[in-house]
Amino acid sequence: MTTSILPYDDTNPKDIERYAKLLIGKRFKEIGNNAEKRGGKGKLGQYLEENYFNYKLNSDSRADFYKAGVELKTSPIKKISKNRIRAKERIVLNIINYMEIINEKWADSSLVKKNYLLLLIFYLYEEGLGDLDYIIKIVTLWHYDEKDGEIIRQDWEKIVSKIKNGKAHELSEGDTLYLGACTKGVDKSSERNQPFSKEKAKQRAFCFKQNYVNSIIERLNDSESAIKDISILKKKSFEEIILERINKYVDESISNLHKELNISIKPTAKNYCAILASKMLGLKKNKIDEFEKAEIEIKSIRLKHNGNPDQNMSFPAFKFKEVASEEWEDSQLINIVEKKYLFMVFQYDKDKNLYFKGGFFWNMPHKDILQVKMVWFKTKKIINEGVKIWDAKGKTKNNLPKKSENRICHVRPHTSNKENVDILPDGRTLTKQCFWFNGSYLKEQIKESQLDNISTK
DNA sequence: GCATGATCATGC
DNA sequence: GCATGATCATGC
Repeated sequence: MTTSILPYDDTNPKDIERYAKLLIGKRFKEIGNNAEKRGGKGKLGQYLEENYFNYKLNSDSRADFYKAGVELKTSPIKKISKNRIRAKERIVLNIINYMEIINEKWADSSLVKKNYLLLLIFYLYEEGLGDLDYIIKIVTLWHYDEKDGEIIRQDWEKIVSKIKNGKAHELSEGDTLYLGACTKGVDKSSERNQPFSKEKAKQRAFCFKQNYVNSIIERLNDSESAIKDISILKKKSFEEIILERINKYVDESISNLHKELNISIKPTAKNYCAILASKMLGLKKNKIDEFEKAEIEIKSIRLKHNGNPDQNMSFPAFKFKEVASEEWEDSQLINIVEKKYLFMVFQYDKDKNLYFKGGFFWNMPHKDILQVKMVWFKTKKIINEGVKIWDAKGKTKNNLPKKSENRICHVRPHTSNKENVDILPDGRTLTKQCFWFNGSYLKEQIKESQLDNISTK
């Protein structure tokens, strides 16, 4: 018996989930402190149990976290395009014991007992990587809803009645809808006796079929379509429809909007703007399906009461070595400037109250992209020739392109603190940097948009 | 009041 | 514990 105290409450499903969610974004090999790192097919769940959850393995009929009734399932997903993922495999539940299952009732069956509440951990499968290099992407507690539960129950009954009819050897995954009986173990030795026939039957396990797993993943995805009725798309463009709905809220204070739209999230949250837009569109979920597909990014611009942007606009930090060696056509920056945006504009009044001033779709004009390319090229040249770095009054100065050098964009630090550095090609380090859109450039773009209610006083 | 270096807050 | 959207702080 181990006496060590677990870093989570193993009697409480929510706390197990909380602890498990800390895994998101990590590779298996970065998890735990066990010197002996081993993976292997089908072993990643075990790996987490030993290295992260610190409980003893069991293959008995109890759930993994039996005190909380939670069963751990670790399963791969794969990318099928930039923003779409799919299940790579079915999720295998418990082995079907042909001899015993015929005496079970659904409600207290071994299937329900062990798999009532699952802790699903999905990792991203990537070809060419070792098992321990995969990154964990989705962690959630999950239980089938009532309707699915009925179909799963019917599937279970179907499988059991086939066994009762002496046809365990004829079981097939195609017999059922969501819950399948998949083969488990490949060789002859895995064949088993069945109660009502002399015929040996392949060992099988209950599983959630791959497409059912897909539907689980889809439902975890919190995006919702903004346009439910296709017919309006025949009269107006997608952008017009969206703006019409959003711009109903122009000139409302954000405190009013919060009340009206029932928003409790803090304006400092990263996804604040996206949630605000979703709510304005009347959606229940937090992401807009069409925006995801079209890779439209929502960004906020806050204006001071004189109409000037409060800040420049930041983008993800770049890696010096990447900029140094990449070509413009496949650079990170070209993806930023060729993307479509929905800019949500806010303005402070003189009493520092924030008002919504409207949204507009935007993508960078071609002539401006050419200018950005020049800034990128200069950045690349400086990095390759060796960035000049010096200290002035405790601040780290450098000679990367400054705001004053270009109308559109510049390079500036972007990280949590200045110790957070990236390696330059010559081996020195410098605070992580990113490309920024100049506030003055954003002001120009707002001027050219349809927004005509911005105070300039 | 802007330019620029630095940092916060939150999510994953 | 870092990435990232957003914001702060200071000197000129």
